[in-house]
Order: sequence, then C-alpha cells, then structure tokens
Amino acid sequence: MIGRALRLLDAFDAQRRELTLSELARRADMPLSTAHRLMQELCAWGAVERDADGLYRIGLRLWELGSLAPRGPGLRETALPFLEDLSQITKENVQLAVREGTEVVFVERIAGSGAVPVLTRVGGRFALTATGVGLVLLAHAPAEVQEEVLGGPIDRYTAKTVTDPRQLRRMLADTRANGFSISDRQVTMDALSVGAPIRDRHGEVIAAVSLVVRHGSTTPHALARLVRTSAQAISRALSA
Amino acid sequence: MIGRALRLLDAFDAQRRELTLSELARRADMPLSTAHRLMQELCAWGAVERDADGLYRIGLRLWELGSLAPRGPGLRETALPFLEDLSQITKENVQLAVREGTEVVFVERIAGSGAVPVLTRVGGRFALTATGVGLVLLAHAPAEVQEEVLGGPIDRYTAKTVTDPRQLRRMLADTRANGFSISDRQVTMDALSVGAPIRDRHGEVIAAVSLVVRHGSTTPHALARLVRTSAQAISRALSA
DNA sequence: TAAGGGCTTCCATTTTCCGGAAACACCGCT
DNA sequence: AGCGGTGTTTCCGGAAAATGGAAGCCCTTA
Repeated sequence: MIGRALRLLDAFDAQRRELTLSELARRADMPLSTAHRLMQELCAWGAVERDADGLYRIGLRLWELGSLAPRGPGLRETALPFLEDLSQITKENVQLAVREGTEVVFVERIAGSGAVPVLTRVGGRFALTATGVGLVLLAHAPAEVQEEVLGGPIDRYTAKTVTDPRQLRRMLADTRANGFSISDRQVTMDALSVGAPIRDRHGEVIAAVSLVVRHGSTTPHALARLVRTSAQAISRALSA
Repeated sequence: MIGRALRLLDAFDAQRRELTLSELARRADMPLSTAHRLMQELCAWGAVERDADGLYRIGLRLWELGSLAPRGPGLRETALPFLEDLSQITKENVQLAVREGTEVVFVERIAGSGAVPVLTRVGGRFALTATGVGLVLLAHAPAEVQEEVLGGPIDRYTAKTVTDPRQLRRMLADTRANGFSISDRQVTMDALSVGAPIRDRHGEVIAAVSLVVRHGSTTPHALARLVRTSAQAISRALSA
C-alpha cells in the first residue's frame, strides 16, 4: 500500500523536520517494523535521508521533484519579477498564493522594507475565508468548494474576522464584481490585505496576489489599483 | 510496491513537467492499468494533480513536503542573506550547492547584474568534476565517492575540462590545502568559477558556495578571498 | 465508418506486504 | 555490574493487496 508511505511523509512538518523512527511510527500510527521497512525504501530512493545521528529528514530528491510543480515554483518563476516590482513600488508585503482544496497555500512572499511583519510562510497553509488572497480564490472557486467552506465551521482570528456565511457571500460577490478583495483586520488587528485574481489563458482564476499593509496606513482602493494591474500583468505573462 | 510509484514520479523532469498516463507508463515501463491505479492513489493524496486536460503534473503537496528538506530550502534560508551580500558586492553570479551521491545539486543561484549567463537551474544537477562547487564538494567527499568519480568516465565540456584523474587529484589536494577551488573554463569557455566549502558545527563540509565570473575579468585570488569569507560566515550562521 | 490512440474498469491470480516477536544497542540510574 | 527505558533492526508465516491482461469507452483523424 502506497498510502502508508505517504502517511509517514505526512509526519514531517515545518516544526518537525527531523524525526526518529519511533516518532514517525507514532505519528503515522503504525508498527515500528512497518515504519522501518517503508522508511528504508524511501531512503533508498532518496525521498528521505538519514545520517549518523539516526534522524530521518526529507531528502533532496523530494525537493527536486517538488520544484517541478507547475502551480508552485513554475508559477513563482514567472510571477516573481512582477511581485518584486510591486514590492519596490509600495515597500509593502507581497504575497502569491493558490488554492488547494479548501485552503490557501502560499507560493511566494516578499517582505516589504518597512512593512508589518506577516506570519505566513512559503509553503504554508491558511483558511480561505480570512486573507485577501483567500477571498479571491474562494470567490472564484467551484460552487461545491464554496458550499463546503461556508457550510462548515469558520475560524475566527480577531474580533473583525467575518464568520457569518451570509456576510461572507456578500464579500465574495463584491470581490467578483470589483476584481479585488479586501480583508480588513481579519487575520491580525494591525494588518489589512488587498488581493486580486491571476487568470490562465482560458480566464480561469488559478492564483491570487495580495498586498499586506499596516491598518490605516493607506486607503485600500489605492492599493487595489496596483494589485489588480500587477495581477493582470502576471496573467498576461502566464498566457504568453 | 512503493518503488513502482517512485518510478512513476521519476518520469517527470524539468523538460517534461506534464505527462499523459501513457507517457508515464511508457517511461516507467509498466502496464497502463498499473500506472493508472498508482497515479490515482498519488492524485488522491496530492502528490500529483490532474485537471480537465487529463495531463498529470507534480502536485503542490509534494512541493510543500520538499520545502521541508533541511539540505535544500533549509540551508537556502540561512545562506540567502550572505549570498545576496556577495552578489551585491561583486555583481557576479553566486551559486549554492550540495553533493548528492556523485553529483552536484544546485540549491540556489543568484544572477549578478552584469554577469555571464549561467546554465545551471535551481534543483538541477551537474558532474562533481567540473564546477567550482563540484570540486569543493568532491575534495571533501568520502574516499569511496572520490574513487567512484575518478575511476569512472569523466565528462568533458570544453577543451579546458580536466578529465585526467591524476590531474584532478592534484586539483582536489590544492582545493583542500587552499580552502577554495578554481574551475577555469572547465564548463564553458567564457566562464570561470571559484568555490569554497561550507561546514556544519562538526567541521564537516556539507555545502559549497561559488562565484561564477567571465573569464579574464578578475583575478581568481581576489574572488577566492571573498568567497571564503562568505562561506565561513554561512558556516557560522549554520552552527548558531 | 473504420482505425488508432488514449483512458478506465474489472477480476482471478499471485506476489508482496504486514506486523508480532525477539534480539540488539545504547543510554542513565542505582 | 545490573537494571529499566527507549530506540532500532531482523525474521518469517499468514493474510491482504498489488498486478496486468482483457474488454469496453471516448475521442480524433483518415
């Protein structure tokens, strides 16, 4: 069963990049002998590595494979110059993200020189309902995804986080109508983000870009124009 | 069998980031029905993705996992500021690489503003015998690796590529003695690279950094000082 | 309309994986 | 030294899952 091996790999995360065999077996909930055999196979192929200390880590081989993901590094490559422009002009935080299931995955993040510290990490995940990029991606997601997200429990991060499905639906409609989203202090009380959709050649929304600024520092609509323009430029670059 | 699934993933490379089921089965040399079932499992987990066009691609999930590799993105993170300094000061190309088996794997590459175009790609591989980083990593590799590399056939890229094992051994000895390596036009006739070792807290060489400059533009020894200093700074940052 | 290429499903066979158990290695503690 | 604790490795028979040929489906092209 291939699922077993994948469960083992799942045991790694940003906090735990190095694990002992026992920890792996515990976290993946399987007998030690099974974990041992599977890890040996993964090791032989290079998916994981292990040195004298006996700890397992994600291997280079897996990283190489991962860097072939079109929606990850592929997207990142073509978008990067535009994101840097945006960062240069505004001196604010720029984020690039895609949707995976019912979550946002951050693909790139450029920290602006004098900007609010952001808590997202490249490769990290977040709820679709709170961030600027999340709202854009949710607004253009298939109906079934929207229902699943709006029907389920909605995480609250601050007093300003919108958790009412009716209100969220209105925000999504606005996002579609305006071509940009605003998340005002929904993640932290000192930050606001403005997101815009990136489309493929067929017009499908495949990613989102956003600016994250300190609350009150600028008017959202000024940012919206910049972000939308940048998103459109990226869309064009992708279609070329 | 887990090896089967890994063989399928191996079918992807930088040239072929999107494959049909048939191509996958062909490249991994297995029946269509087997490939189909395995790809379905990988898809369900998110290791690969597939949209309406039916093509398979590496999935985000795999990219996320890959970005947990300590020797890849982990090393990159701590080294990046130093590499950028080096790039700022010299305006030349900076490369960061590690050894995997008998090859160099490039972990980061910063293109200098007015520098020679380099042909390496992040996540790409190269022979240990030709580049500046390769010579450093080979010079400090276990004896068995050195034997395997020097004993086997040695790729030639230019008229200046050193392919004689005796001469290579001398270069490796020099590299160890000097604390830096010089690859003079061994990869392309217009470029020269100078590499230096990055060590972990135990003094083991775990990576290498290099400057790649146009041949004749600067004296190698001036570069060597810069690269060595930078490599030592990175080593210290890693041990902290 | 027929042929070709690609994709998906089915299912009996057989191969492989599974995981308990036992042994091993290495601590720190008494 | 002896002892409990923790982590690792190997073994092997029973059980379960992978395998891949075949047949059917859906396109596009000739």
